Amino acid sequence: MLELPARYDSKESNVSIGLLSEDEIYNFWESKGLFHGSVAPGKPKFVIAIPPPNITGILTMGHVLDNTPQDIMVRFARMKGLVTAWIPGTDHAGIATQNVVEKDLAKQGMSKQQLGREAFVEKCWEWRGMYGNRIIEQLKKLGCSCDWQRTRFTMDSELSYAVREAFVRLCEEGLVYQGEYLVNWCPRCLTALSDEEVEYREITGGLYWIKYPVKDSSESITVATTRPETMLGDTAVAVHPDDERYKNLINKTIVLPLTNREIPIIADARVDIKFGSGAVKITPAHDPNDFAMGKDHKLQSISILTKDAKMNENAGPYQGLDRFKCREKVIADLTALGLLLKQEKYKHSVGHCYRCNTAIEPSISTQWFINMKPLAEPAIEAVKSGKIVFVPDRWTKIYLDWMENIRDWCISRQLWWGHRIPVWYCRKCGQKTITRKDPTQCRHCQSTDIYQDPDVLDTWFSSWLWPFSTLGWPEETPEYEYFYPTTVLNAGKDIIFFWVARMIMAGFQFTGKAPFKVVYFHGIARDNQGRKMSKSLGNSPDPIEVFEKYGADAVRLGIMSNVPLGEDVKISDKIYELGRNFITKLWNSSRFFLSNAGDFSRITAPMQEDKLDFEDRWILSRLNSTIRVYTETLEIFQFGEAAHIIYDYFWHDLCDWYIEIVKPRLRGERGEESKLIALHVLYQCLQDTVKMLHPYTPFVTEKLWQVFRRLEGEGTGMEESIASARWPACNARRISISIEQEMDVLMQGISGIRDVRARMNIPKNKPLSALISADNEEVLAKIREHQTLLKEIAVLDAIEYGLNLAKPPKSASCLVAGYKIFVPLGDVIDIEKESAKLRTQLKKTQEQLAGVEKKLSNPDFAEHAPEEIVEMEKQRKEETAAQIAAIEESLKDFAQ
RNA sequence: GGGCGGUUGGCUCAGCUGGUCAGAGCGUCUGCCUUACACGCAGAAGGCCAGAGGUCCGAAUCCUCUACCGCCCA
Repeated sequence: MLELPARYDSKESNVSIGLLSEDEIYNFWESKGLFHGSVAPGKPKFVIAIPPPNITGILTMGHVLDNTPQDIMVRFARMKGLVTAWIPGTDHAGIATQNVVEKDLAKQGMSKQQLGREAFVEKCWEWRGMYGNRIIEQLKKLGCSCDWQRTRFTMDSELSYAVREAFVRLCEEGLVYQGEYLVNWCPRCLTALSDEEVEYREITGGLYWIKYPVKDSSESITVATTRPETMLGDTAVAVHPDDERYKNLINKTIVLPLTNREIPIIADARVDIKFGSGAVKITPAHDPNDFAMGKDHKLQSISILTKDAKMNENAGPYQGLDRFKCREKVIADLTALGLLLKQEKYKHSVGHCYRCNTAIEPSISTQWFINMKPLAEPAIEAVKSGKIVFVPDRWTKIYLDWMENIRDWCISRQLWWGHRIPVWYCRKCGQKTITRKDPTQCRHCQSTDIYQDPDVLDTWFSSWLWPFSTLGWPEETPEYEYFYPTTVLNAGKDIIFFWVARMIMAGFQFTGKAPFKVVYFHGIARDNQGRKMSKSLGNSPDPIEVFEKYGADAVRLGIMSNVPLGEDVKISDKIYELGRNFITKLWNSSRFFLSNAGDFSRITAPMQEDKLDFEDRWILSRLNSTIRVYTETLEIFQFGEAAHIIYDYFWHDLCDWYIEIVKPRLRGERGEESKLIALHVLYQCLQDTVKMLHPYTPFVTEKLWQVFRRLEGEGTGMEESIASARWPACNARRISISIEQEMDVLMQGISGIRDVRARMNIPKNKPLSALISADNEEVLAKIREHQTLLKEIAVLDAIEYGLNLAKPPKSASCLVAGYKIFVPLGDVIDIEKESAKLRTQLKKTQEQLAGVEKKLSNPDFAEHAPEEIVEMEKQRKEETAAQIAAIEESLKDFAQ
C-alpha cells in the first residue's frame, strides 16, 4: 500500500514512490513533448497566440491572471482531443528595453550616443540574450503548457521579415504617409508616441488669467490658460464669433507681453465661451486644438521647446529653462508687470508617457502614419456580424466606438532598438525608396548616395501581426495553413485598442481573415484595497515567492475561482489559501482512497450495474451532472463559475457525503463485494475529479495521476500523463433527478438530527433513537429503505416509523420537508433552547404563510399567473400550514 | 461632456432569459484532535438585495430617475 504524506507539498520530491515536485513535473511534461501541437490538416485544433510579454518583464500577478485562463483553455482543449498550440513568445518593447539598457550604460558612465547606434543595438541584443527569457521561464513555474518549440520573438528574422512585408504592402496600397504633424512627444524617451501610448491623468494645476494688451489702444483682452509658458509661442488669440464681449476686438492686434510679438485676435466657433474668460491663446506648435485652429486660420507655428522640453531660441530670454521652471518665471514676470489678473486652482487631465510617466509635450515633427479608416472597415464588420465574438460582449461596443472614430496611427519612433523603417532617402533626387530588400541605390535616379530613415517602427506594429507572423506569414508555411486563423485571443481589457483592435485589422488587411474567433477579456489584478497592482506602487507580490509558499496550483485555483467574468480581481493571501485548502482536501481524499484501495486490479474491472447501492447511484448521478455542467461552463469561459461547480461537487457531495456514507462499507461491514463496489465508485469519482481539475491545478493532478497509474500498473490504458488524458464524458444515463431528490430528503433529516445534538450538547457518537412520522406510507417507505444509511450517518440506534405519530414528551423535533423526526431526550433536553428554536421557526414559517396567502387571495394572481405557478403556491400553502401545525404541536409539549 | 461597469449578510463575490433566489467562500459564534484532511469535521447566527418611482398578478432580477464608487473615451 502506498502511504502519502498528510499534506500536499508542491515542492516535495520523492522519486522512489513516484512523487515529483512542481518543477520536476514540468520537466516531465516537456521531456515528453506533450505541449507540442503538430500540423495535422483536417484535424480539429485549438490555437492561442500568447499576448507576448515584453523582454524586460518579470512575472507579475497580472501575468498570472493573464496566462492562467489561457492554460485552462489549452489544457481543456488538449484533453478533449484537439490538436493544441499555444504559441508563446516575447516582444522587443522598443522604449522599455532601450530605457533599461541605457540605464545599465549610465551605471558605467556611458551614453548610447557615445556608443553609437550599431554598438547600442548590439548591447540590446546582449541584454535580451541574458534577460529576455526570464518571463518565459517563469511561465513554466506557473505551469503554462505552451508549445515551446514555437516560441517566437518579434525581432526574430522571420518576424522582422513579416514586419517589413507588412510595411511595404501598406505603402504600396497608399495607406502609409509621412508628414509634419503635432504628435505626442515624450521629452524623456525622446520619441513620438501614438495616441494610445499616452495616459491621461487628472492633475491639479493652475488656471492663469493673463491680460494681453491690444495694440495702440487702452483696451486689453484676458486669456485663461493652464500653460502660461507657452504664451511665448502664441500666434493668435481666439474668441467665439458670437461672444458679445469680444466682438469689437476681432481682427485687432495684440502685443504679446514678455516678447512684444504682435498677434491677431481671431474668431473661431470652436472656442468655448464658458471656459475661463472666453478668450483663448493659440499656440499651434504645442497644443492639439490650437494646431487644428492654426491650420485653418493659416497661423504661424512657433515652437518654443527643444526635444527634451527646455525653452529654445524662440523663447528669447527664457532660452535654456526647463518648461516647468519657465512657467514659474513667466508667472513671476507677468505678476511683476501687473498682467497676471487671477490664478486659481484648476483640475485638468494631462497626458503622460505610458512607459516613463513623463508629461507628454505635444510637438510638431515629421513622422510616419498609417491611414486607419480603410483598415477599420472589415474589422468593424467582423465584430458586428459576429465573425469575431467578444467575451464578455460589452466590449463590443467599446471596440466599435473606437473603431468608428479611429484616428491615424503614428508608427515611427525615434529609437534605435526595433525594426528600422525600410525607407531610404536619396540625397541626389530627394526621392524615397521603399523596398522589401535593402536597396543599394535610389530606385528613382539610381544614385547610390542614399541613407535609411533613422527611425524604427512602433513595437505594436510588429505585435499586431503576431497571430500570423508567428506562424510564418507571409510565407504560406504548413503551420500558417493549418493553425491560422487561431481560435481564441486572451487579452487584458487594458489592451483592447493597443492590440486586440489592431490585430483584427491586421488580420483582415494582410491575411484576409479574422485572426481569431473569440476574444476573451479578463480584468486587472488589484490588491485587497482595490488598487491596481503595479511595480511603482510596490503592491504586487512576486508570484514566484507566492508559488513557493502556496504552490502554483493553489495560486491558480484561488485566483480563478475569484475571477468575476471580465472584471478585476482583488488578490490577497485569502484566495491562495482557498486554493491551498482545496488542494489539500483533494490530496487527502486520494490518500484516504489509497489507504483503502488495496489491490487496484480488483477495482478497475467494469462496474457491476446491479450491485450499486443507493449512495453509489447518487454520487454517480452527481458526478455526471457535474461533468456535464462543468464542461459546458468551461466552454463559455466562465472560469470562476466552473471552479465553484467542481468545488461544490468534490467537497460537498463527494467528501462530505459520499465518503462519509461509504466508510462503514470500506471497513468491510457490509462484506467484501460491497466494499469493492464502493471503492470502484470512489475511484471513478476521484479520477474524473482529478481530470476535471487538471486545467486549473495541473501539478497536483499530475502527481495523483502518476500515483494512480503506478498502482493500476501497465496495460490499463491510462495515458502517460494526465495532460493528454481523455476528458471525462458525461454518462447521461447515470443522471437521476429522483435519486438526487431522494438523497436530499435524507440529508435534510440527518442535518436536522445533527442540529438537535448541537443544540442539546449531545456528543456525536452517542446513539440516539428517533421517531419518524409522515402523513403517508410512501414517504415512510422511502425513508425506511435507507434506514441503515440514516442510522449510520446520524448515529441512531433505533428508529420507529409511523403515520402521524404523536410527539413523545421531552423530545426534540426536526421538521423536514415532508416528514418529522422526533428525538426523545428525557432529562437531557433543554426545554428553553428547544422552544426558543421552535418559536423562531414558527415565526418564520408564519411569515411565509402570510406571504403565500396574500398571493393566493389576490384574484389577479389566479387569473394571470400560469397554472403551474398557482398550483405550486397552493401546495406551498398547504405545506407551510402543516409545518406550522407541527411546530405548534411540538411547542405545546413545552407549554407548562 | 460622452460611454461602460458596479452598489446583495463584517469582507470578496454568485444569482439578474421576473415566480422556493436570498446563495457561496472567508470571517464570526458553539461543539469536536470522530483512525483522509484542524489547510479539518458538525452545527449556528447574520442581508430584504444603494435610494426613489414605474411596469407587472408578481422584481434583487425589466424600465426611469437619483446618489455614491471605479474605469474608458473626449
